Amino acid sequence: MRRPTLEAVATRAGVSKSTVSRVVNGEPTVASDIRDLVMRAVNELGYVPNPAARSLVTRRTDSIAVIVSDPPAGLVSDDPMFSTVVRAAGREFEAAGKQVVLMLAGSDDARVRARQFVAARHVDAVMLVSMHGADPLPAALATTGVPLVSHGRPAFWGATPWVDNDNVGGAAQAVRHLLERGRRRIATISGPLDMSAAQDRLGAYREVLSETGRRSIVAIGDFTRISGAEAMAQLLEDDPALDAVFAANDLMAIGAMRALRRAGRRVPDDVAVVGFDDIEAALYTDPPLTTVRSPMGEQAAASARLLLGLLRGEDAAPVILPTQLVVRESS
Amino acid sequence: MRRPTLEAVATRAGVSKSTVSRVVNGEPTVASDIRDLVMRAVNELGYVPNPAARSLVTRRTDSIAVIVSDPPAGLVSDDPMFSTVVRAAGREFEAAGKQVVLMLAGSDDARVRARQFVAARHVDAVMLVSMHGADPLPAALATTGVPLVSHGRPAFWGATPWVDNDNVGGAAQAVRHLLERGRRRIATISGPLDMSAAQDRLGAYREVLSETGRRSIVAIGDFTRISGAEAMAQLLEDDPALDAVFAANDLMAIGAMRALRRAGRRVPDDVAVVGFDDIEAALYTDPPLTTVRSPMGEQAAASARLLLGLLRGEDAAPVILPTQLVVRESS
DNA sequence: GCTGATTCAGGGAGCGTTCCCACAAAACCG
DNA sequence: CGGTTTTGTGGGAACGCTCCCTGAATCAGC
Repeated sequence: MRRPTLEAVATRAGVSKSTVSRVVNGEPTVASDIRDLVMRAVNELGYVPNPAARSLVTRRTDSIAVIVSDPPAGLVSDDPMFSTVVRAAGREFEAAGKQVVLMLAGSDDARVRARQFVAARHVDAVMLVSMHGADPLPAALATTGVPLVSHGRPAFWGATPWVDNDNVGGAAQAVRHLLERGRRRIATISGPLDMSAAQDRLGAYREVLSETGRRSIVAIGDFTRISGAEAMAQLLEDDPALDAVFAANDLMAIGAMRALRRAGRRVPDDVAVVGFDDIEAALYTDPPLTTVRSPMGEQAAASARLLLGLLRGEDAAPVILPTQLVVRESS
Repeated sequence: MRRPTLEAVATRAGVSKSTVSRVVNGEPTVASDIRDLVMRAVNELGYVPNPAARSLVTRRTDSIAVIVSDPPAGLVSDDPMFSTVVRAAGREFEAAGKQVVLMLAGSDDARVRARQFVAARHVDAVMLVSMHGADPLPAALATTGVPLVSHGRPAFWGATPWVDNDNVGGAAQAVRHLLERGRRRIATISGPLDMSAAQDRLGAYREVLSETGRRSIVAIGDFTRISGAEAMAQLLEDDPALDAVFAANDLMAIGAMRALRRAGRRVPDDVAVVGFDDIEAALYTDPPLTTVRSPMGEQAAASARLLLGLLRGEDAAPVILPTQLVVRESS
């Protein structure tokens, strides 16, 4: 009960393997009557090419690894991101006829396996998502010689191209907006400082404040909702008179709003809140969250396209996508 | 600059290909000194087996397709689910040494490609996620003879095993809870009726109400937040005196709470709200949402394990996981 | 010491493709 | 109309691995 092979189709159609191969691969150098003959045989037998055999000789697999640094457990900080990014990239790859192999590089063990997997040329290319600064994976993958792009600028990128959104510009916009609204004691909740997005957003916050001679008030979170609430509580303790907070992502902003309410502060009357990312949930908070829209889906799609270009032999330079302030009622 | 092959390792170690193959595959019938010799050669050359060549002869690929019915665009209803489910299943598969190939079966085109892909035996097995009732994919995949499980009970499942949570029991619990709280006019916001989860939840709602001689008040949503708000507005128009609503998932419940607030109703004073799923966001609504916890991650992990069992030749029966009412402040 | 069983390494066929090369037939050209 | 190019088809050698089979060496038993 073996599946039909090229040979079987050839016999059935009364032609050679070579001809069938040409037809199946859509080569134009086949007479149209023979092509029809072959196509009929293909359909009658239900022939489907064996990808293993094909990739053995072509050295292509037509599949691409999407490696997501997945925290061991519990930590679901980038949930909205995971879905948006994986879907957007997946759509782009599928449209190009590439299969998506998803790898969750959570544990060290998984990281080793991922590297092995890529080294074995099980995939033609790799898209890296949300690596922390200390992550050795980008460097390890670079040595395999497999085309590689990063969704988000990695801490050390060498020759790896990446696509990121304008974290610096977006954060600066957010802080300036708070200043324009007349806020004077503006705190920030930063993301983990081993991630470049967190660094950039914090840096821009500091930059804008120091330009205007104001003092930074900083707490560090880890991009989760809970950490946002904890950081907010800390900030209130550090400076009870603060009148605004810029959270480095929306999840932390949502946590912060919750902590503010619990502390009896009104948003935005007592404390204005601005987030970053514009995830769907930002629309549904009370009050709706002012935030910086980072086009995560587009960023992922752009990363995917960059990688596909690389595979076609084009060369790739880093891309920075613009962000945009979305003013709602929390500020 | 070709990567080293078995042959190269064999030459280097001064043994035959067969022996190297045995060592690489961990067969015990190799003298330990020879094994060491081979291992040294493997490490020196950086040898990694070619998976295409291997799978050509073994007829295994050690990879598993996770096919998610991805709506063409915009519709991101199952966002929290996507992340949780894909991650949980992914972890399970990776722990078993299987690769995860993610396919988004959004368009018809993508569905055809998915079927082709599976028919080509590019994967050893398939896990299906969140298919709508009318979806022809489960049936199409069943004909390929590839082991298959469904995360969630499909509309027509034939011999396909599945894992689901106890939608009927959970919904009944939710409605009884509202009755116990003294609510008398209990409406529901159902999910799309081509999904079995929506059917079950609606059915249980009707069942419990009719047992107690009460009338059903139904609006249909599509499991998105927006549709929940719209359905709620509709319900308020239909029956302004309603005092409770059971939404078939949390996203719609969140939308409903928003619509209620906009209509000037207090939750839970005027209208009690209960959701379903217990996504993370349910904790952060105002007031926090009473809901039915459905263990989505566990369900996905169970589906994955069921599939892995199938691959080991065990047989698989459908599994139903218990749900649990989580009472918070919205009811 | 001889036979028969056991252990372990090597040889080589085959997995299902692609793609280079050879070659026949048709088309073109002066 | 002979020679040269073009067009279309077939033959068959890889690709890198697994696994069956053969056979040499070691061991056990009497």
